[in-house]
Parts: sequence; C-alpha cells; structure tokens
Amino acid sequence: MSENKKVRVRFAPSPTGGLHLGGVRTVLFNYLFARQQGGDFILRIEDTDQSRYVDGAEQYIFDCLEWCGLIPDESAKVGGPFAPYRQSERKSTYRQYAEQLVQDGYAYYAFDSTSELEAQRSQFPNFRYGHENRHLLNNSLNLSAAEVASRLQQNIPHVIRIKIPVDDTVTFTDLIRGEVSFDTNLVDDKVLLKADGMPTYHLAVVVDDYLMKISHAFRGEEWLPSAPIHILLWEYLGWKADMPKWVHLPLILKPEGNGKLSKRDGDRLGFPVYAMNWTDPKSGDITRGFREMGFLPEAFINMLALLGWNDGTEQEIFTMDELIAKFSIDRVSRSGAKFDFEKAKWFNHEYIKKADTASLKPQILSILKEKQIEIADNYYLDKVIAIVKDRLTFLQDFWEQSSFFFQQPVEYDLNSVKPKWSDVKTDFFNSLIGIFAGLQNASSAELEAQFKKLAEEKAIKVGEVMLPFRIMLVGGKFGPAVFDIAQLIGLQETTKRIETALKAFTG
RNA sequence: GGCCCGUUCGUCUAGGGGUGAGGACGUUAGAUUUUCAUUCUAGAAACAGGGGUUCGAUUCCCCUACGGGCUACCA
Repeated sequence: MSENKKVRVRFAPSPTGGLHLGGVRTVLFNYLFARQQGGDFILRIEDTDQSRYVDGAEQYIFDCLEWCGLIPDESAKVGGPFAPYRQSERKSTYRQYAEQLVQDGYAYYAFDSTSELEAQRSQFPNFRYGHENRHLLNNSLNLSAAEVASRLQQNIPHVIRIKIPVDDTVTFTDLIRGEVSFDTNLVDDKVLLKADGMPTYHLAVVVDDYLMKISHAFRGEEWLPSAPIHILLWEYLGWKADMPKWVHLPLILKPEGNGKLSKRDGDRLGFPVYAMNWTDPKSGDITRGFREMGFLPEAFINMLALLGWNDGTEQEIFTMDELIAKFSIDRVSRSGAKFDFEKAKWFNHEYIKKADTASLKPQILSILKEKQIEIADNYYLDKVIAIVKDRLTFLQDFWEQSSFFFQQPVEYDLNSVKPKWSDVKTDFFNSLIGIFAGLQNASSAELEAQFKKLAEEKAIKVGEVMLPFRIMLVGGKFGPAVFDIAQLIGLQETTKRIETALKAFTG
C-alpha cells in the first residue's frame, strides 16, 4: 500500500433532487481534509440510474457548492486529468471490468427477469441471490458455455452479478469506526452491470475511485453494509494495494422521533433541509433552502462542521481556515446527530452580529428592492444596518426590524397608548415639535436631554411619554433606542411622524 | 426477520479507571435596555440496564434493552 500517495477525495452525488444537509456536510469534510492535506477535491456525478435522473439537479449541485464556498478542483464543469467526471459519459469503461470479473470467475451473467426475481422474493421471505440458491437460478453458473454464448449473442437481457465467496469474512478498517467485519455468507450477489449496460453504484464507485486515484472515500454510514462488496471488488480487480481508506460518516437524524432527516421533516417542522431552494421540474414545487431562508454561508458551514465533529476545545465558532487547519477524521463522532434548528439559528445570529455592514449590504439591498425602497443615501443605510444587525437571526428579519427607517409606520399599537392618552400628552408632543424645530444636527443624547427637560417642565413622568414617542416613530413596542431612531431619521421626519401619530392617537 | 453501526443533560457534545462529569443551544429566574432584541449573572438538567474485571467503574469486557442503517437491475 502506497502510504504516501497524494490525498484525493471525491464527493459523488446523484443528480436526483435537492442537496441535503448531510450531503453538504460530506462535501465539507472532503473539502476540509483535501485542503488540509494539500490534496485534490473531486466532484463526480453519479448518474447511472437514468430513471431517477432529474433535469437541472446537476447544475443545482454546482450552485450549492459555490454558495458554500466548497469549490471542487476537478469536476464535470472544470474538467481535470481524469475526465469525464460524469458516470453516464464513462459508461463504456465499466463493462470491460465487469467482463474481466466474469473471465476471472469472480462474477457471472444472470438472465433472471425482474418478474422471476419477484416471484422468488414472494416465495421466500428472506430471499437473497447468493451461494445458497445461485445454482438454481437462471445464470451462467448453471447454463452451458454454449448456451451462455448464444444468449449473449442474441442480446438476451442480462446483468452481471458478483460471486460472493462462501464461508469467508471480510474485514476492513474504517477510519471512524475502527475494524468492521462481515460474514460473506450473508452478503448478496449484487448486480454490478445492469441490463441497460450501466454499472450499478457498486461497480462504478470502485472503478472510478481506482481510475481517479482516490485516497480516502468519505460517505454516509448508510453505505457501511455494502462496503464488503466494494472491498471484494477492489481485491478481485487486482487493485487492493490502491484501495482508498474508508471513512463512513454518521448520519444526520430527524430532530424529533426517529430516522434519517428527510426533506419532508423540513416541510413539516418548518426548517430547510436543502442548502438552497430546489424547484422540482415536474411539479414546480419549491422546497426552501438555507440560503433563501437567510443563512449566511459561513454560518451554515460552521453549523454543519460542528454536527458530528469538534476540535476538543470549547470553541464553536470557526472560520473556514480554522476548520481546514483543525479538522481531523479521528475527532468525528461515531453516532448519528439529531439536527437542531435552534442551534443552527444561533450560529446564524452570531455570524450576522459579527459580520461587517459592507458584507451584509448586497443582500440587504435586494431585500429593500423587493419592498420597493430606493436607497439614495448609502451612509444612512450603513447606519441602519449597524443599528439593527444584532437583532437579526436571519437576513430576512431585516425588514421587520427596520422598515420604520424607510417609511412611516403603517399602523400603530393604539391599545398601548390610547387608553392612557390625555391632553397633557398632546400638549407635550406639540411643545416637543416646537423644540425640535429649533434644533439641528442634534445627537441622540441631546435629543434625549431635551425630551427629559420638557417632560420635567410639563410635570410629566418621562416614562409616560417615552412609550408613546416610540410608537409614534416605530408603530409598536420594539426596535432600537428611540432617540437613536429619531436622530437617524432626522428631526424633520420625526416631527412629521409625531404629527401624523397625534391625529391617530387623539382621533 | 437477518446483518452491521451506535448509546453522556431535551439537543449537539467534552471527558475518561478515583472529576463538584465541563461547554454550547434551548429552558427558568434576575439585572441592564423607561420598548423589544442583544448583553450580563445565576439555576434546573445527563453517564440506558444487568453482570463481570478492579481496592475503585460513567470510562475496560460480556449480555440485554433501545435507537439507527442496510437488506433493488436506487444511489
């Protein structure tokens, strides 16, 4: 085994729909490991199942990776020394290896039709195509050489199956789980090459990982049970010395109840499961993604990295560079992790708080554009972002938290003011307007001082007029410090709002 | 059913033969914010069970239970 061979890892999705959280985490771990080891990160499209192929899914995967900042070094998009990177375009290369396995006695042709297999399965509850029954079935192990040749000649539909050995044990080391063993008597003679000439996943991964010189194979734990097939294949093909190290990642589970996290859970529980919005080309249904929900990619990545990995310290916020430096396979946990959306929100909140206004601006501008707000003064917008940033869990919260900086309140929380309203208060605010008229470029502290002074003169408790003032400017009981708001929107606008609100309060 | 993997607060996890079992999210209470959020302080909250091994097990071994995955000409 060439211990020092160059690190080359791959993410190998099938283009069948949205890109799941767990998928992105697998990409992330691949990417971190490759960057840290000075290796290559490859994206290979596993589109061997034509019936499941979904238009647009491949482009979508590229878009997701780009949003996350996890750009592959080699892919169907940028090419590379081992092109093509789409399995459907590599179709011709698989057959020869399957034939070679048949030649060497490690695989065989099987002519059983789908309905024949179904019949077997319904007759025998635990039917398994394997050593116990392969000599009774319709395959080249039982048919004469002449018969097999003739069927092949006539193009009679057939598959190639691996011939799993009897009474043997396949043992291998998984970098996360340690040593894992399987009794070969319990492993099926899986199909390697389908009737349509396409390889199944089992053949395709092994062939491509070998051809693409993959050094470490990261994949979800759901693949663990089929690992013995792949290991046998590496052996039978004569490539055992080049077999990658196996890294089976723990699964991401539903937050409540049992099972693997699925798109449906997101719909049901109200959080995204896909990285970005996914539109089903057939139904037109849109499944919401983390990006559109208002997640910052850095927060999304950070959250994912900590789902099943930690550096052993109490640090939770990591930049991509820190993750690259600190990632290690042996600190990945063995057990599945239930996805906690609350924690995901916390990460996002932290990232928005520490983000500088400039980096938030492009997205804020597009939110404002949706609301038909034209921004004439960039400086003003910067101030607004700076003042409300800390209150945002999602970028989408921006409008809700700051609309009053761009327009007069649409409605007032009258229940909080009207019952306690009095002429004294009306008088107070009218006087306030007068005072503001004489001021210019006042700081918020100055406004506050004037406000309090007036209250004292009018013998009103500051608290009595504070809340009404806020509601006049904002519409409700929320938002940043009132005088900061007044100062920012300007005295003229403040006065205007007092006047409008006064009518609403006294009407 | 069979096989494989797993099991520390509600959740993500640290730890590891002798610990007050640590942190974070969430949660509760209080302070600050004359609003709300932020922030701060404090609190509640966990080693699945049973056998071993050991002077001593949450930690090592075995069994059980529970959870998960796989069991397609899908990946």
